[in-house]
Amino acid sequence: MPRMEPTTTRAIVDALTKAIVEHRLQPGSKLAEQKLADHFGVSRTLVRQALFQLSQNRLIRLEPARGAFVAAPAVDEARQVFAVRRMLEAAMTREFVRTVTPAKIKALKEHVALEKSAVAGEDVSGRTELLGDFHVRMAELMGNQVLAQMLGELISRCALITLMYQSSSAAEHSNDEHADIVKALAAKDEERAVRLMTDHLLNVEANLTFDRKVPTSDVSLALS
Amino acid sequence: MPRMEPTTTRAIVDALTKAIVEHRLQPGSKLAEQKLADHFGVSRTLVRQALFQLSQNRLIRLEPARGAFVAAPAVDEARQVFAVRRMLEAAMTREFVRTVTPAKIKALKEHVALEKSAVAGEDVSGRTELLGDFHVRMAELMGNQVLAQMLGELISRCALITLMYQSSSAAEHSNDEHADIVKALAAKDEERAVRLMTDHLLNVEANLTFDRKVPTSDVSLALS
DNA sequence: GTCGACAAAAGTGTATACAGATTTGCCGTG
DNA sequence: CACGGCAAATCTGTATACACTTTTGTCGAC
Repeated sequence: MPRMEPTTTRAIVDALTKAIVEHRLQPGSKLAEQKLADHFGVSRTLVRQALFQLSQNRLIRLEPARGAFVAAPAVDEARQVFAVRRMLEAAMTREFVRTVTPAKIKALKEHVALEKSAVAGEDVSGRTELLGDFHVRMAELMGNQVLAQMLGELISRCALITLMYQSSSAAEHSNDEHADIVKALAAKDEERAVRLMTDHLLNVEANLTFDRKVPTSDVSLALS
Repeated sequence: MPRMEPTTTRAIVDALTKAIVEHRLQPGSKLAEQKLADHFGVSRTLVRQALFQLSQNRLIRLEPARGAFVAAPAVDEARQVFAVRRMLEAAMTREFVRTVTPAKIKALKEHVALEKSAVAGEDVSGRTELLGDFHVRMAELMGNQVLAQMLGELISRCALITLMYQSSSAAEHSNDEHADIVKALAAKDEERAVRLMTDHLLNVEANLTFDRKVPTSDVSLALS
């Protein structure tokens, strides 16, 4: 894939993110700067910037004088992320009910419809992204950009795990639960909405199985 | 200050962070790469890395082809940060009560004692840091590193504002409120602890006044 | 006297070069 | 045959060089 018009650092970050999140790059793989530079047809400078950015997103680990390696989020870390999400999103849901408007409900319904068609399709990566975006969308609709960004970080932080271990049926289930949450929000049923959201997050976490292994390893191959 | 043994990028980040947070660098100031490179006695490469890192921490804004500028967090943004903190910390406090142990209470009490002596002193920067660390400490004691890191980000994100506009008396007040919160935690009074925490955060936010101006501007001078 | 265009200066974006550390492969030794 | 050490190759960390963009300053036209 040596063809990239926006040859900016962002393009490299996106390409690597996609490759990591889709597990074309196995956790633990080394990402050598020169190899990546050759692959993308740019200098190591841009690759280094991209790697640094990815390390901030916790998608890779940067070991001093050793190099960059695809991260393998520990099970504990994933559980901690979900614990934080439950705290944050329960409170968010509560606030949402108080400031709900027909327009916001409409926006959420449209998003759920988008999800529905994506869940039916084959694009696993896109599907997971949309399912995550539901939560970010809620934060945005509340007008709190900080909350939205923070949730986005949390969600992408274990996108790796979610994407790897979430079955197609689990995705459908998530979509259904989103629809139920929107209904409760529309009815301004605060307690029910909060409970549904909490249960939803517990379900997503429970449906993850943390004990598989995958093949693949060659960098250039995985990115091609 | 051209003397730095650990001439790593981290040292530059820390120096700039301190300068920004202590308002020796005025919001809006331009941070030219070559000037900083000369000042620290390193190449632009390291300065660029540091600036990128600072932009991720929202302490500076990075405008394409224009340069780096000290951020001036909007009032709205500060309010959003506090809204998120209230969501997160109310839930955290609730969880804390459920898993409280004498050792954890002891650790918090020791921290509050540290604060007390700092509040009496002159080091405004150190004082604010300790007051913020109380909340991070709680997260750490719960064993949730992700939560701790996230809170740390939120707190440092408006350290700028907090530090600038928090009076000495407000700092004392915060210290007292921390002590009260610890008491409620020790008594396992969940509702009271949560309420105290929420009120505390509302107080901190309310005591900030968002409408002053400060002098200073020269980069090299501010860093010297 | 003000406005606009053009040229010089300054600054960022990217590539390349070089030094030091780490890894790899080989060979000799036990 | 396994192990340990040494040397070559590889790779990261930092500095420097160059192209292109933005800014600034000046000069001429209205």
